[in-house]
Amino acid sequence: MVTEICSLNNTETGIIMYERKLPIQEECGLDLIREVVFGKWKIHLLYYISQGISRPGQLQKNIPEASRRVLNIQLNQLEDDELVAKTVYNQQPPKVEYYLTDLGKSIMPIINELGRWGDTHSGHLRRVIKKRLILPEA
Amino acid sequence: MVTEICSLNNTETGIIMYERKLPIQEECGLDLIREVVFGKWKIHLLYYISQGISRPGQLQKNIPEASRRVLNIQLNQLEDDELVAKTVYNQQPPKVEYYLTDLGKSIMPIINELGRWGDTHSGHLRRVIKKRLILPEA
DNA sequence: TTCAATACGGATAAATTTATCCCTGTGGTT
DNA sequence: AACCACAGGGATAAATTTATCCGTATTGAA
Repeated sequence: MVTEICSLNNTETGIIMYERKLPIQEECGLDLIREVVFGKWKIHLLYYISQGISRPGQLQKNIPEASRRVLNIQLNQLEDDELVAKTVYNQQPPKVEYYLTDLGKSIMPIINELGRWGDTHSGHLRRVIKKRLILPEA
Repeated sequence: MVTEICSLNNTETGIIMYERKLPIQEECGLDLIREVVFGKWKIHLLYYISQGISRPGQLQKNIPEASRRVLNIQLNQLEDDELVAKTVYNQQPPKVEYYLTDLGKSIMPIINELGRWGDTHSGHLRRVIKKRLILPEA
């Protein structure tokens, strides 16, 4: 639910605004959680980080369908939202390690349940997803 | 994760294909659940339906930020994925009632937890979401 | 010297998702 | 007759999200 900040709008106050057209919904808990975890790879990233896979390169190996660039963007968003944080080792070659914040840890039980639910119902879910691709005529 | 079927591609076999460019990920439970519940209003719809708010008009009153059209689309997707089903009363004016399928019911405990998590951390979440809009210069 | 490994991100294109506009139909009410 | 309520969806525009391409930088190894 977050795009990269690519267009900025400098105002006279020295404040830079993100140019978003539609308001972000933040009425209820469901709105809020959507904002921070409904990204294509976010729950995967949180899961792998919770499993101790902490370095960007390792994360990418575990999510080969996504490019490094995209993972970086989503990692930055998770960091902005304070679900994860990272340690940057000041060395060459660079070394970075992500870890869950307390807030990030607190959501893992639910993400794990989501994953289990998906696994439990994988037969059904794959079937309905297949139907999206090939439909009976009309 | 699903668009409306607006462009169809009729093949010689009489099969109609949805023209999707990128493959749908369905490796693990997290992929699968994302496909069926990561829509802007889906968890809200499931929640309200689980609360007995079953008619389209009532759902729209409870989610005024979304248009009826958009809710219809997402309801259709939830129906396609068999998380909800509906009863169409054959009368005038029309009356329709949605209800959760067994599969839909089985996911509600997790969605309720998501909502509670969002409520519990609403202060934090609103704060980080605000930061997306106004940033310190540079 | 050239290449691999490490990590990061600008610019832009592509794809998908969401929103808007407007129309269909029936029966009851004003 | 004109309008309301009900529910639904086609066509298309807009917005957002995701992907691709390519560039930065440093150290060590072949």
